[in-house]
Amino acid sequence: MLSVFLTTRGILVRHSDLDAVRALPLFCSMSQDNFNKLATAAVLQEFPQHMELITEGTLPHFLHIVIQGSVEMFCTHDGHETTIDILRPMTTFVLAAVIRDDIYLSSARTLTLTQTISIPALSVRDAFNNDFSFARAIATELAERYSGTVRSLKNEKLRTCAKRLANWILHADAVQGNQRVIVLAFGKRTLAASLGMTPENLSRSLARLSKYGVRISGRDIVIEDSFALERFAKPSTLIDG
Amino acid sequence: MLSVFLTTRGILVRHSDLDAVRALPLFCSMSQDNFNKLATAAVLQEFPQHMELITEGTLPHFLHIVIQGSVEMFCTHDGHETTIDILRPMTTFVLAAVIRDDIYLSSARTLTLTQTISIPALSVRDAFNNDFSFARAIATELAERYSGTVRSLKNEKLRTCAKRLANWILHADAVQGNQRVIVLAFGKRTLAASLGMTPENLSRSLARLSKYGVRISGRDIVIEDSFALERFAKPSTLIDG
DNA sequence: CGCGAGATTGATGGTAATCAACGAACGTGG
DNA sequence: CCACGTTCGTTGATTACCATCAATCTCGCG
Repeated sequence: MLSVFLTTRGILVRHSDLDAVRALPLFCSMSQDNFNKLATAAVLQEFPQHMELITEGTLPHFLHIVIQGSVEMFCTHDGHETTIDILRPMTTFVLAAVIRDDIYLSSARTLTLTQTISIPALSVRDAFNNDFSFARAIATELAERYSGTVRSLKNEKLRTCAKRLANWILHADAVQGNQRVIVLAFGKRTLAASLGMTPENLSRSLARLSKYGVRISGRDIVIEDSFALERFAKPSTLIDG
Repeated sequence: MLSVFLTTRGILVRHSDLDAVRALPLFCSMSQDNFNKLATAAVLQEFPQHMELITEGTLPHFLHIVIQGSVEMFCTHDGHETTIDILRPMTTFVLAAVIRDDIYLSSARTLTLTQTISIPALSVRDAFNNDFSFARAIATELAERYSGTVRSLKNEKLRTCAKRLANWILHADAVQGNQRVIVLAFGKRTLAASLGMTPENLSRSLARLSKYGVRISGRDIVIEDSFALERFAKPSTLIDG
């Protein structure tokens, strides 16, 4: 599927995008020479909504960077599906699989119209083996990712649905500037998946949070009493970062 | 607590242990010079059973390697505790925290009498910044760890207690050489924790697995019908590795 | 205006945690 | 070697949490 898009939609990367990629922690410290090698091999791709980009169990041919839109990492097993992460610009994905040169452990699909930059895995591994700064940046990035996954694991194992939701609301509010109004960037269906619950349960959990000053106003979530919500949520830097 | 042991129990590392460490993927490719620097700063420590080695939320001063015994990584939050991983020789731990130079996300305690080698975090980061091969080895190790954590997350979110147990039995049997008899290396209490369930539930889950040819014989778990067990467990290389 | 996807609400069942009690195994000291 | 006590494991009863199924509701869009 990817190769189709490579030939039909793959285009040269815009300079503005390239600058943004260059500024990422993963790429900012490597030599200009080595970055140029990656850049010339990179392609910009645009995907429609709800398109599967990669499939778990297959081998990685590219390192991807989300430039625009959003990408959902998910896994399926025995008739069940679960969301691992939702990625927004500017983040890389499948770096671990590229470095290990081993199969993907999760699939990826677009949630919206999405643009990515894809760098051939061979080029990435080549740079990894020849650019000291890049190797260090990759290690640092993977350490961050590892921490993030451990946090997710703790979030799953130590909190109930309602608490995960409460903490997600607090975190989303902080990211959006403590306006006490959260505007959803995607549907509640997707939010439910990313919080590890069913849409039905998200509805019920939101209803339960009204006891702690959470009101739903159309597409918005309003925090009326952040102290009450925090007392219930019990946010922790050791889980929420 | 650690510093007490450093002064009272910390001793020079034996050459045989050092050779074993040198042979690990993480250390085998670095220069002899840089390895020697780490080795001279390293200390061998012995800890009694059930001793907390590190506490979540504190900063890492050492990279640790389990030489003998076993170490449980666990997390606590809001009155609950969960086990993240159980480490046996020869594995390193808290590498991500050392590289990030940020707080531990989980605590560690010994399950048995345990020996570790501890390398000062400063020395590790120094080598990370000066030894290209070591930087690459760290990236590779972190990629492995990342994958392991994603697998754990999938195991938690996509399987019930009984299925996790069934797959654990199959995996443990494979590790011990397909004898169809698993001898527990630790108590069922700890096994329950590492499978993310209560001891009560482990008992009940084991009982339920008798339908699939799993028998308990004293301290051993016997697989009488591995086909039936596999049909129930549905093992997957995308989760179990 | 009416359709259809997404969201909510209700009813029900399954899974696992919790609480409580009992039984088995082990180590210790007599 | 036995008696005892402590810990660990099992079993039972109950409750909390969440998934599932089904029905209704809402809203955007043709």
